[in-house]
Amino acid sequence: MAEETVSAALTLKDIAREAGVSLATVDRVLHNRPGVRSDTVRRVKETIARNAFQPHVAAAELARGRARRFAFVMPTGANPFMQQIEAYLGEMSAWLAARRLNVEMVNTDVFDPSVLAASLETLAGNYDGVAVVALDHPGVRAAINDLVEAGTKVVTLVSDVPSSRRHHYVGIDNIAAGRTAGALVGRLVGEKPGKVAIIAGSQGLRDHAERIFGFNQVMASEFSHLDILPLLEGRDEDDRSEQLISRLLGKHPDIISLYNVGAGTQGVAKALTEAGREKQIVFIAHDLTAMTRKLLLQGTLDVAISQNPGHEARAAVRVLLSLARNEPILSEQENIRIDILMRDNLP
Amino acid sequence: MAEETVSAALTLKDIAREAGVSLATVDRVLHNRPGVRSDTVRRVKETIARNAFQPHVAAAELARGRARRFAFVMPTGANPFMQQIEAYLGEMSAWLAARRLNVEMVNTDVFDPSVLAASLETLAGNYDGVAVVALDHPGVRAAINDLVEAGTKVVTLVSDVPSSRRHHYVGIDNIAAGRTAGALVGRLVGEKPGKVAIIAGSQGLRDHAERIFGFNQVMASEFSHLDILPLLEGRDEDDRSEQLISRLLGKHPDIISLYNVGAGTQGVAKALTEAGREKQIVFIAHDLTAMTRKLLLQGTLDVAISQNPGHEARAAVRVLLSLARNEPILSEQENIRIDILMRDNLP
DNA sequence: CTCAAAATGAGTTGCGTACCTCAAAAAACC
DNA sequence: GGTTTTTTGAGGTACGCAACTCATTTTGAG
Repeated sequence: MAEETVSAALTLKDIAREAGVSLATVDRVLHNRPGVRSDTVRRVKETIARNAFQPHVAAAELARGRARRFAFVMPTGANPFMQQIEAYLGEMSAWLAARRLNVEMVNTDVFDPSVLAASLETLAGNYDGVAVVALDHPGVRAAINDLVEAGTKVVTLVSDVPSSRRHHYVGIDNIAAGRTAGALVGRLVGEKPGKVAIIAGSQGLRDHAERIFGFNQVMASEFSHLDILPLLEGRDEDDRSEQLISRLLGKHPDIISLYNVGAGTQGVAKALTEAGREKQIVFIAHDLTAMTRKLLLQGTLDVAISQNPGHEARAAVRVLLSLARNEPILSEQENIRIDILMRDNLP
Repeated sequence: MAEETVSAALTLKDIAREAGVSLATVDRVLHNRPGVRSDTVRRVKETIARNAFQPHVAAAELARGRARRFAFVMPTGANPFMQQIEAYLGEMSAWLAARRLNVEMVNTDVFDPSVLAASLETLAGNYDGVAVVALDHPGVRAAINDLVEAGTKVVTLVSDVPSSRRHHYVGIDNIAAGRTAGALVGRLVGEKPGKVAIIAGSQGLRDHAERIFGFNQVMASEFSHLDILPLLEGRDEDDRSEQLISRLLGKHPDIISLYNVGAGTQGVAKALTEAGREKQIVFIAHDLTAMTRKLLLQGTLDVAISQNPGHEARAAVRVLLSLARNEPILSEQENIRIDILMRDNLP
């Protein structure tokens, strides 16, 4: 009934004996230390592979001595999504402490490339790994590459710098997120024609631009009977978003759907309800917060498209740890999904 | 800039010194061993709490010596969802090996309560933890309770036995999944009236019954203009499902939506396309497989509601491990979400 | 063949905990 | 008071590996 036999856990000593070398040599090979002839390296590696040997992580961790230090470079200010990520890191504190991992927050103005780059430079040499909410800019790219060069493991978080040499990106594909929003708008309004409003924080933000791109892509190719209104920019602020949407609703009585690309959802919702049109208009926004949750339950918001902040926090830590240990990454586990949240599948 | 100072990793020796006792006594307290006066226990525990001391997991794991053994009791046969869970466990093998964890598959006819109960009984004493796809039946419940009594950690997987003393359930809320399906049907068909067909494997399966319950709940309360046809039972078989749906489509030209609660989605899709009505009918089914993925991309299937099998596999292992180590469980991490998958947010 | 350089062996120490034994001290009992 | 029982201390060993030293062997260059 039970398959797989219990494999007799091999140790480094067994590998050394079988390869006909000493423990010291196996250790040199395992850690890419110099002073071993290439054919000896090959022989040891073959023995390791043949036996599917894995060093015991607990023993390795214990023998290291010093604790690992990770830094999380996050935006200053009151961005709720970022605050949620920080909160989930806080919830992990016992988990981290039991593994002797030190995670430190470094709050910076990530929207100023030179400030962010300078901030990254100061971390060099002091940390085993860095997770950074990165702005895609040449200066930032260079700073990331410098960190990588210095042996620090680097993970971009939420926002990527694909052209850099960062080891991993933890976040969603924002073009796909925009496409998902478009498909939902198209499917939920049905066949009736009408106008669709779209508001973002700024087109200059990479994630917003990508979402808009994906959204327009789907609307053009599949729901061409819908009339997309010119993009509004609400700077992710509630007040400004509310004013813009209020004015727009007054001008166009035939708006049937509304897509908010960034933050400011509370303002948009307020404009909708004050116009008394929250039930007729299909409203789609991003992220799950206490506020969007309430709006979903009320029915004002129809769908929230979100990425799971807890998952991102934990994935970033796990990926940094795996990188530091030279362990393989469980890619399916660390891949962040685009969540479609409606009233009935709220977590 | 950097917050949190690097805490000077305490050890058991530090706790012993501060509490004014020996290492042996701290060890006795930590492992609930007898032979310590109650006020000494209190004093030691207070010292541990005051310093927020956490034993170093790596050291603890190394000192244990023997490896942990977990058993996964899964259904025999070709259920694709279960096969995916097994596949993801296979992908973890390096991760498991590096931690000296032995995970063994035990395939059983989980639908026969006595067979399942007998199977569970044989595991007693041989495993540190058991994950089981459980049928909710008194005999099974008793077998689970016996295991718990014997000190084995027990996690129910995919299907729960809430009345048992299992330590944890890894899976989704199927009533909520059914409600989600209902809401999607209602929202996607729009305002036009029509008939809605629903087919399940069997009403006797707890998860199917729960989904049907949730589905009907939403349809009755929110989309009462839709006419729900009597439930069909396809026994999760493609051929039978295809025949039933073909006949139904012939009889009712005004079906506008179709919900498949269980397996057999391929058969249902075939009936739809052969009737040439795959574009008009909103089709919602469960689980993401190679086949449902194809149907989503084709547009035959509009939404797949799924639970992530990889997540369930990993969550079950992590929960068993945390239980075995007497570590807290990161509940937000182990909570399985109800995924709404459309063409544009396929992982 | 000689000598320097490179490669390897052999060994040690320490990481923090679990688990064990045995002796000593303290407490509880009569 | 003495005796038994309970509690505590002291210490050791082992777990598997990292990281290091130093001696020895092998290799290659001249």
